[in-house]
Amino acid sequence: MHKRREPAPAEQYTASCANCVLPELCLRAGLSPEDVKQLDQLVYARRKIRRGEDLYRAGYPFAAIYAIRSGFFKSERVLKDGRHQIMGFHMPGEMLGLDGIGTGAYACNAVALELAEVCAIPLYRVEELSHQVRDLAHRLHQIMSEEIVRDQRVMVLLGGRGAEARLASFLVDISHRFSARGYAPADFDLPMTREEIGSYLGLTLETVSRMFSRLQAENLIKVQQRHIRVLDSSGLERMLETVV
Amino acid sequence: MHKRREPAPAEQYTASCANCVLPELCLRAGLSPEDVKQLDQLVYARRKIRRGEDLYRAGYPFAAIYAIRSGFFKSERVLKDGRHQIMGFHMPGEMLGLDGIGTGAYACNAVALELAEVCAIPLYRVEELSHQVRDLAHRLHQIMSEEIVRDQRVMVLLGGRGAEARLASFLVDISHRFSARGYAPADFDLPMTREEIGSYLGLTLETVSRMFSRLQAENLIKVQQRHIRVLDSSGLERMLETVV
DNA sequence: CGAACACTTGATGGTCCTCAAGTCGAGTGG
DNA sequence: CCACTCGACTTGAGGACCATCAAGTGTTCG
Repeated sequence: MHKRREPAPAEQYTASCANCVLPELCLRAGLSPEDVKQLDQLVYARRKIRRGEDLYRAGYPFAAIYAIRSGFFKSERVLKDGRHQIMGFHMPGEMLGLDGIGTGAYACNAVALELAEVCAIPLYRVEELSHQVRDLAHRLHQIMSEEIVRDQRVMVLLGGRGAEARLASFLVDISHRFSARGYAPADFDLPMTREEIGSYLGLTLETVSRMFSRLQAENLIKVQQRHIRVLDSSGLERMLETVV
Repeated sequence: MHKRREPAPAEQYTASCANCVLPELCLRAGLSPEDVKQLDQLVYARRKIRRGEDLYRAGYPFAAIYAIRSGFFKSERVLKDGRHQIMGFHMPGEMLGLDGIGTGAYACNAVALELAEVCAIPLYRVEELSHQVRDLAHRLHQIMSEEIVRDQRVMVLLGGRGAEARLASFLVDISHRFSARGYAPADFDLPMTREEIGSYLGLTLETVSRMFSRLQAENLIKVQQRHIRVLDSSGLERMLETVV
């Protein structure tokens, strides 16, 4: 049975990857139990971020990658005219900061959408530990590759699809990722505003709102402000069959 | 002085990374000369791909990453309805196949736009050689991170900008990448069709054509079919100041 | 209770897609 | 050498979709 997601989980954590409450995600996935024990060497620090605060900002020198222990993040680019555009929403178990490795400076702001906690992992430690833990290097490559594929999927959405399909795709994506984390996939609260969703999907907040209403009128979802109930998940997924 | 780009270079290559004709790109960039000598161990095979043929297809099991020695590629996703959407264009010195690491299967088709040649590099060899060549792992991480940042830049374009700015951004990007490879940045032939540009930019081929005409009318470029002359590069770049 | 904020809904207009009719250039065969 | 063809490209007309502007509702929290 799925539990409803708690917005700001007050879990007491054990400072160890082996005992991490998260399911098989993060750097740990696919590693042997002995290897997992070594992972604790990686974590330089754990850090709490309050709602609205940032973990890092675009242009800050790259210092570490971060594994999200709890809470949602958004990553947003700052355009030259001062506006922001959201590049992604990030859940517990996912990594932040990969965009900073190439240039040595982060490309995005990473902002907590609710009280959150992260594990800071200096990249050089991962690269060093990779000498001992054979599968670790590969696991990091997988994570980065998945990020590339995820971004490409967004590019497909933004490039070709109408507003309704974009929102449907967004909801299906959120639902799947909740599901993978043991949360209810069909009954959840969105941690972001309509404006943020619109920024992510290349739409205005008004259009997002209208599309929520339309999906509701089609009996695919039930909307009450930020609370979403998915009534017909296969119907939703049918909306994005042309999207892969 | 810049040389004009030859569409299908008939270079004789020395089968060695140390003697590679490409400038500081690919896995080599930033490595010491001794380390570069070791890179040859990585290259499993060199392969020629003719125009229109594919290096790999979406769904093929992940076998290797590829460094482009010569020729242009496009990478395209196949949508469920059979249409294709182009995720990127790729030049000599860039890597292909990074999207296959995460899932173990390539996510795109990689198709040569002209006669091309690649170096096939099994990922496990990179991961093994990383134990001896300290900086190699980091260099791969940089490359993957740069790919993420590049994709994000496209997302910004697709999400927020009008057709004219998208095309201007495309041209500036191509121009910069030519420049980095020693080719003329303001006088070149595009190796792709209007339709392919449109697929990449989220536009129809008609709109791409219209925007070429408009940029020409504004005296920013000169268009003759696929041959482009950049008349006012700073004017072009001014069009995307709101884009970062 | 009022203020601030997030959200919804309506009216209007601009941008880009669609459909359609050309033009241009390269390659082929008579 | 010229006609023919085919694919790539250009240009025009009309319409769909979404952005913009605007007004109003709902919720939260001091």
